[in-house]
Amino acid sequence: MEQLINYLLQYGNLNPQQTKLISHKLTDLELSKDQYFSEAGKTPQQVAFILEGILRVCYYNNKGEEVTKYFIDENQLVCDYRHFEANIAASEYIQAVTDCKLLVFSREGWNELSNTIVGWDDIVNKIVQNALSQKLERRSPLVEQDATTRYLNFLEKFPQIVNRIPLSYVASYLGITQSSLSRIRKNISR
Amino acid sequence: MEQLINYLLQYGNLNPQQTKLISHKLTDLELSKDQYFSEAGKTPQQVAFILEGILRVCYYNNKGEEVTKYFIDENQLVCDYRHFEANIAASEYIQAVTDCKLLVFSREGWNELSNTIVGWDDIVNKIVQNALSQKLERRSPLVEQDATTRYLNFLEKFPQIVNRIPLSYVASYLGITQSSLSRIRKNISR
DNA sequence: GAAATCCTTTGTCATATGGCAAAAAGCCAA
DNA sequence: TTGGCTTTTTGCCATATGACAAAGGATTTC
Repeated sequence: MEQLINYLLQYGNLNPQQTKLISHKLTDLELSKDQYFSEAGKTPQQVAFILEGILRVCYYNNKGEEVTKYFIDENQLVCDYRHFEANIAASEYIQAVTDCKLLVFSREGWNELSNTIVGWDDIVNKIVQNALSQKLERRSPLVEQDATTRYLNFLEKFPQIVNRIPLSYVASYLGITQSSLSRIRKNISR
Repeated sequence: MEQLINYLLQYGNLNPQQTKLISHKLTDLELSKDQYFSEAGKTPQQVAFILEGILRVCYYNNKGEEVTKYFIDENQLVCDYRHFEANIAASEYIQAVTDCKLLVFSREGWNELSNTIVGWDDIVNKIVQNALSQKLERRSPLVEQDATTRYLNFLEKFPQIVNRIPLSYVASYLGITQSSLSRIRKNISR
């Protein structure tokens, strides 16, 4: 709970009354590995904060391959916010990569906060824009780098993740095959 | 002028008085090919709307190669908004790829709109979030596709651009070398 | 603890792309 | 038109990555 409040306070001020209000809208949610937080074809109904665990956003490309678009780890909000806000069906999956402990807002609770807390929307906008910028900054360099560099950068950015998730997820995130990634790891360790 | 107003109206309502106010904050700006709209190391001071022409966002990677991150064409706002808003030096260049006609807001004018027009910030937030999402959707698939597919998709998305800009820009956008792109074009045309 | 399942590594070969350099084509200015 | 500049194409070769298949390892399940 405090983790979440601290996170929000990075983006704007909230007085104790407001933080209390926020915490009343929260419920706990545990996801076990491989469970979906939200699914393509369904309208997202929740916004979550990750207390523990790793999730990933993924989809199926037109060759039917599963592609990991990004990973989201502890102390971040997770939501397909564009589709949540528009109240329309998502096109991607959000899946637990490890067992997860989340705090979730329902759509109603979330809307009430928007209507009650002055400045809430500002905070949310900042968070959304920040998250999008960050994703862009992470994805963009992938295009121009060779596979080894991508993997090394991935290691730098997610040192705590790499040993907790299947190699295939990382490979599809990096845009290479699993066997290539395996060979790359072999070369690096040498 | 009307182009810009129509663009804004997609994101929220504005009454005639408000649109008049907006238009008073605008000045014309012409950029000739290769001129910079904003530069890395300098704090962005303007937000522009593209009436005519194409710009690109680019930077130099750690190998010193110039990388085109994306293209922006007619009827869109252009600004390194993150750095504009934070009022800090940018890390990327925004450059005219063709001669351009722009409408620009100064920082002061832009802020006044924010202080005068109720709902202006909402419109801006939507635009920013939309733009970021779109960029993400364009960049993301690049990672998992082969070079030919990337080029074909690029052609689909920017059919009007490809003949107006140097091949090398497109190549760096697609994350391939110029000679590879040249060969790919040869194969396709056959 | 054995069987089944999943994940990772490895082998072999084909192919796409990069690096470098030169030639060709296109463009502009005097 | 000529000469100089930029852009694009092409050639040659090295190399990284992909495709496919099989073998090892690891982990889960009963």
